[in-house]
Amino acid sequence: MTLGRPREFDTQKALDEAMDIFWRHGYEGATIAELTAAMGINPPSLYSAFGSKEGLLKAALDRYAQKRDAVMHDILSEPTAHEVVKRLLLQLADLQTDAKNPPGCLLVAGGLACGAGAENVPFELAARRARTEDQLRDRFLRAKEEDDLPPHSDAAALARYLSAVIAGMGVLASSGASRDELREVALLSLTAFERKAGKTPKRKTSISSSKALAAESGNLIAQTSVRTG
Amino acid sequence: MTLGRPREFDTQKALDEAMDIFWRHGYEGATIAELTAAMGINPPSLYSAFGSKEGLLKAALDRYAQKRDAVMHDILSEPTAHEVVKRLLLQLADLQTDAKNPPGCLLVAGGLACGAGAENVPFELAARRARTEDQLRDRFLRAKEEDDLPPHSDAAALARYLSAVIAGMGVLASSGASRDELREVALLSLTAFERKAGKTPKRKTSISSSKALAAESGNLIAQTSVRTG
DNA sequence: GGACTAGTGTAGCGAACGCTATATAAAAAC
DNA sequence: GTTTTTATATAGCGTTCGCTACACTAGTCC
Repeated sequence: MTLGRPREFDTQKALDEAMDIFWRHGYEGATIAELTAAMGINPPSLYSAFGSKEGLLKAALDRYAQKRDAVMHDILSEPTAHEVVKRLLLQLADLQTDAKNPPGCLLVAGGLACGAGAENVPFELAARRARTEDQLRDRFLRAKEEDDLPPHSDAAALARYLSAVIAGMGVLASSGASRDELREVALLSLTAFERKAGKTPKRKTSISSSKALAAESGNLIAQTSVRTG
Repeated sequence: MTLGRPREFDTQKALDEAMDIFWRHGYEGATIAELTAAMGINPPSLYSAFGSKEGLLKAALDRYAQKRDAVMHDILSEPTAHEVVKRLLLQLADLQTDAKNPPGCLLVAGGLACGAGAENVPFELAARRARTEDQLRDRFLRAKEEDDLPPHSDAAALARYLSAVIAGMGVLASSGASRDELREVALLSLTAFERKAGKTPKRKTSISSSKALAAESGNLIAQTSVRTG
C-alpha cells in the first residue's frame, strides 16, 4: 500500500460509468451530480482522483481508447485492406448498436461543439478520432507496399474517407439507426475499396447491399420515418 | 401594422445570428447571454418572440432548412443520380468549410447527445437530417424508374449511406478538415454510385481520388497531424 | 502508541444558468 | 386626447452548475 487511506472505489469501474454518462449526454450535458451518482462516489473523491470534470473526461477517453485499440489491433492484422475495412465497419455497426453501450460513438457524441470553458473538449475528441485515422492510413500504406492496394491510391484520403464514414455511422446510430441499417452503410462504404473488374477476377455486389440484408430493406422506410417523427 | 409597439429587430437577421451561435457552440454550449448579445436584443425580446431557448433553436433550424431546401431543390433536379450525388457532396464540402459559416453542419454540431431538460434537441436535429435522407431516397426511387439506377439497387440504403457520409463530412469539418480534404472524401463516396464496367462504357477513377486533387495529398498528413495535436 | 498521509461524506461556496416581474415606450383603435 | 396592445430595458428571480472547506476516517511509518 502506498500511503494514507486507500481508495474505496474501483477506478476503472468508476471510469466505465463516467464513460457511459458522457456517451449518453455529452460532455456539457453530463453533470457532476449525475456522474458521481453513476460512479457511486461523492464529488471530493472525483476531484481528488481526476482533478476536474475535464480530467475525468480525459481519463474516460483513455479507457475508451484502451478498449478500442484492443479491437483495432486484431482488425488491422487482417491480410488485406479490403478485409480490414470490411471487418472494421461491420464490427463498428455492431458496437454502435450494442445495448451494452449507449448508441453511437463516444468520440462523436461527446461533443463536437462546446461552449465557453469547454473549448478544448471538441479538440480532444478530434485528436482521438484522428488516431484511428492515422492507424488506418498506415495500414493502407503497408497495403500499397504489398501490392494489395494499387500504387496510385491515396492512403491518407482513403483513411480520411473511412474516418468520415465511421463518424457518420456514429451519428446515424445515435439517432436510432438499427444494426442492419448500419451494416448496409458499411457494405456500401466498402465499394471504394473494391478492385475494379479486369484487375482481379473477384467481383462483389455493386450498388445494392448484400443479399443477406436485402430482405430487411422492406421496413427501412418505416424505421426512417420513426426517426423523422 | 398589426397592433401594439412594432418589433425593433429584424427577426431573420436575429435568427441568422442565433444559428451561428448554436452552430459554433452547440445547443447546450450556447447561453442566453451569448445569444442575446449576438442577436442584439435583450432576454425579454427573445422570449416574447421565440418562447424559450428551445423555441429559438427550432426557429433557427427552420431558417436553416429553408436555406438548405433552396440548395437541395437545384441539386435534386440534376438529370442523373450520379450527378445529383456528385454535386451534392462537392457543394457540401464547400459549404461546410465556408468561412461565412462555422465549420461543419448545424444539424450535427448542434448536439447529438444532450443532458436532462434538453432530451428532444438531439431528436429534433435527427428529424431534420432525416428529411434530407428522405429527399435523396425519393430521388433515387425516381432514378430507378428512369433506369438511371439498376433495378436491384436499394434507394433507401443509398440515401442512408449518403446521410452517413454527409454527417461524417460535418464531423471532419468541425474538427478542422480543409475543403480539399472534404472534396476527396466526397469523390471517394461517389464510388458507390458508379456503374460498373460492362454495364456502361463510362469508367471513372477507382480507388484514388481525382487527379485534380492528387497534388494536394502531399501535405494532408501534416494537416491531419495538426488536427491530432 | 502518536505523527503523518490521503480518501470519504456533509454541507455549501460563488458564479452562471434559463427565464421573468416590472416599468416604460411606441404604435394602432376609438 | 384616452385606451389598448405589444415591444423594450433594467434588474433580479430561483435553480443548478462545477467545485471545495471542513471534519473525520483508514491506512502506513516510526
